[in-house]
Amino acid sequence: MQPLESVTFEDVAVDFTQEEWALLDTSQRKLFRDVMLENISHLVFVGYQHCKLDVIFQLEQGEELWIEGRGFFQSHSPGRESAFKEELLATQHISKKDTSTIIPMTFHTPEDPCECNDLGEDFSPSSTLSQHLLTHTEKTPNISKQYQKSQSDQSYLNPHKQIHSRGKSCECHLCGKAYSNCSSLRRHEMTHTGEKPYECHICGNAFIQSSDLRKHNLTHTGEKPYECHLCGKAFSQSSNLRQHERTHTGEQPYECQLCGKTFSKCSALRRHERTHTGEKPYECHLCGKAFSQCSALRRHEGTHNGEKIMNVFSKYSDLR
DNA sequence: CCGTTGTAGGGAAAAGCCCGGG
DNA sequence: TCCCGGGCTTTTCCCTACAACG
Repeated sequence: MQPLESVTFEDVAVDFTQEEWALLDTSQRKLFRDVMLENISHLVFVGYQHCKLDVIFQLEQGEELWIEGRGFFQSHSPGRESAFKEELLATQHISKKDTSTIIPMTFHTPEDPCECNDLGEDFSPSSTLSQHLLTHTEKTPNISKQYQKSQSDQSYLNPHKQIHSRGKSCECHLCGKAYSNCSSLRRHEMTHTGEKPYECHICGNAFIQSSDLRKHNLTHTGEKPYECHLCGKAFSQSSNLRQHERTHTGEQPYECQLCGKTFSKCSALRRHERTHTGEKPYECHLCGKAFSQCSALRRHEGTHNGEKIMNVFSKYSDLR
């Protein structure tokens, strides 16, 4: 895996003009502040000790960041601005050269792929990275208190945290992950080599672990061993049952960092987050209109089908 | 009122990966 | 050391309901 070159602060700092800032709505301004604060918090984490600058204070207080006719980072006095940038860049410099004492960290925007330089692992949503960062910082993840309570053993942190823990004898030479025994390492190495020794004789799908093949086999047999004791619905995997059970308990462990709205499943949160980012990945190939949800696109495409049908009708009516 | 769109709730299926215990 | 079962996490696709809007 290629080590990620540290980006400069300018790469991630969005510097709006006052006019551009005026075009942003409240949620977009809040998003900007949150992203900047998060990026700066990463700086703090990697050893940047002089963080309580006016900029951060302004961000935290939600103050307007502009002086007439100048952008955010230019709105501070020249000396302060350059000192701010120098300190930021110095931090990046430290992170580049002193990897033994400080975990190097690059800074991410929400839309960019996120990568932890410690392992070179990728994290698609920034929230996932945030959670990953907790493996370094021991901070509490961004999930509801209710969920924290229910997960008091913090098992959701264990897998990755243990990756970084010391005293593991078997380390993957490709990604650096460490395991307490070498058979676990060998199994992990298959994720790099693509080796999948357990093959389904029905469909040919192959898996690294025998238990995964067994799990897969249930899709052929239709067997659903996990039953909801409340409504009797059955599921092929225990995790799918747990997901379902949240519809009974009302548990919503996934919380939007921007508006605080909570969701019962991760994918619902990500779908919701697109309402903040404005991301619309689903585009109609006929008219180019974009949608944030796949189903909305399909529904929209149906309106084109209606047009087509109407066109056919009008064509035949023209022939009469 | 109707058609369209934005958004969210939830179901279903599946896969990847890890851990602990036997 | 290996196998196994269980668990956690994530992804993708789908259907549907409801509200807002023109």
